[in-house]
Amino acid sequence: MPRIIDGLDDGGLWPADPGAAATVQERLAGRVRTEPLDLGGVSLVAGLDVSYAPGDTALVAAAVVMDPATLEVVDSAVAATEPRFPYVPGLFAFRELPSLLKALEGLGTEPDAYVCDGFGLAHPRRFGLACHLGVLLDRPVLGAAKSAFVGRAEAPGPERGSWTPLLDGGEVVGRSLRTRAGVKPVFVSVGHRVDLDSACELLLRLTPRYRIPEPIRRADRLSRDRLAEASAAKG
DNA sequence: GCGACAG
DNA sequence: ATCTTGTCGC
Repeated sequence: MPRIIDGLDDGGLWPADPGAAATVQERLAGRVRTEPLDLGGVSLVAGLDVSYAPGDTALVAAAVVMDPATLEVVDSAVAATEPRFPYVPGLFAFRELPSLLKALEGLGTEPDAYVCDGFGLAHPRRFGLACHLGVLLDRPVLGAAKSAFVGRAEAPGPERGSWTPLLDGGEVVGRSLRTRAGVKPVFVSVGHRVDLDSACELLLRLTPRYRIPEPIRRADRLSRDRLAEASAAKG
């Protein structure tokens, strides 16, 4: 259901080489908007993730749509493809976005916001996966990463909900957020049409029990299961 | 030059 | 990301 907005064509997702990919990011970075998101208007949230087969021989991208109030799954879709871009730190979107967009095409619903497994503005060119997806769809997107990439953050307080700024070159590019007491924090950053306060508030709503936000956990499980089924079918 | 480096 | 057993703890 969601689609790339008019004027962006293929979203610059098929660069000839890493140098061209970085140029695409620099060109599109100016389109990112940071603004408050009215959580009252968010009734459908999509979580995205990708699983890979050993040797990069196959991948499955998954999108799981949930009601943030009940955390009930209302829709989901997958896309089984092959990697067409290597994993290069800083160019993550060129590896995952084509397949994720294909999965989104299979949804029967229109999510109000998206949660990516990775970074947004906390990126060398301030244009991580969450920004790229947000700009292509022109929808609210936030990034939630499990480990650091750029910048540094002090350890947040031990209780759920406490956070510290993620700083890169004196610039606030995200937050280190404790989603659960006693576990390692998650790194939150703005992708598009959301600000850090809204992003953290939404993320905490989506993370009632485990460290990882529920939509991403579900997408991770779905993509992993589908990948296993596919490889089992082949032998 | 060397190490670090989202998934 | 993926390869991998048992094990400590709620």
